[in-house]
Amino acid sequence: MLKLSKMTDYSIILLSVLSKDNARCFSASTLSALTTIPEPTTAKVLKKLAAGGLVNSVRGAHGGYSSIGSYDDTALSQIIDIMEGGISLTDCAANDDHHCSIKEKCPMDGCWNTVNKALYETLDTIKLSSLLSKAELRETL
Amino acid sequence: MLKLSKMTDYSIILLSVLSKDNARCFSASTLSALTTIPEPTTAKVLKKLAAGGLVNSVRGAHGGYSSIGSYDDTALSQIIDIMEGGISLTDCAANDDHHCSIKEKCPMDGCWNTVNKALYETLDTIKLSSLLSKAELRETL
DNA sequence: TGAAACTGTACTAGAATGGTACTATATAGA
DNA sequence: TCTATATAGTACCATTCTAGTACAGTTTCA
Repeated sequence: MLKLSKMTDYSIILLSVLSKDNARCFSASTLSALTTIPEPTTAKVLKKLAAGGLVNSVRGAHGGYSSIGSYDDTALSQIIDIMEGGISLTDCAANDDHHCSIKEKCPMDGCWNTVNKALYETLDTIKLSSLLSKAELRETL
Repeated sequence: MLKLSKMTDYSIILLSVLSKDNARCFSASTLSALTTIPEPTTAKVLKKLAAGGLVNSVRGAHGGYSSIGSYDDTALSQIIDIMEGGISLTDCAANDDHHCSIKEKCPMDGCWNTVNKALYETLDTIKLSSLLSKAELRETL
């Protein structure tokens, strides 16, 4: 089953909460309570998002995480890059120096990159803001 | 890392060998030798492909697996369906009766299906035959 | 200076994947 | 009809990956 990790799923949910109250600074424990995602896991996801530049982090007392403002330019592919380290349908496509046991006989050598690229292009067109607005629309129903 | 299972990778390689000699019937052990994919694994992949209708199988002495002819209409999405049971970026999107622990609070409920669909459409446009022809082109270089 | 909150590293339990083994069944040919 | 060959199906194990946890360190504010 081609699927994302739960961490990526969580990250979208957290970004959704943050973007709803743009100015506010949320602590990891507050976000955990709001989303019911386990607290240590919440912290872990937020750390990655902060490292990737998708949220602001403020240390110290009264610190926390806050939205970076607008997510109009943030594509789903970017989030996947940050949370999972990218898309790579096969090990071959992941890294050139990877030594595949059947490399000599493999007819696909290199061809997976084409498919990879197509998937990236699709995920590039899906912006985080459009997902979030759909989510909000659903809530007002 | 968003990636396919090795089984799916293997299946493309095996289909590539089969399609190169359309009429011939290969035993699983022959295909294993040709591709250097471990024999039990080769057999496992071929069984799935046969169940999915992507290869013909003949039991008994002088039996084996053979190409179904043309793969012009076989999309990558179809192979992923057969080998991995489909694409589903999150558990929520996988099955409606799945009980998510944060369902009540989840802002994305249902929205992943949109993304799923977009990926399917991309993978629908990539035909197996086009991948195979690229592979052959590469070999003649 | 102490409390609050993020940062970083390391560890554990459980699930999934890849690979293996064995038995049952079907077919061709002698 | 018997035997060799080959797929079909099921069950199993080892390794790897993921999610979740724990804890020590650092930063900031009051």
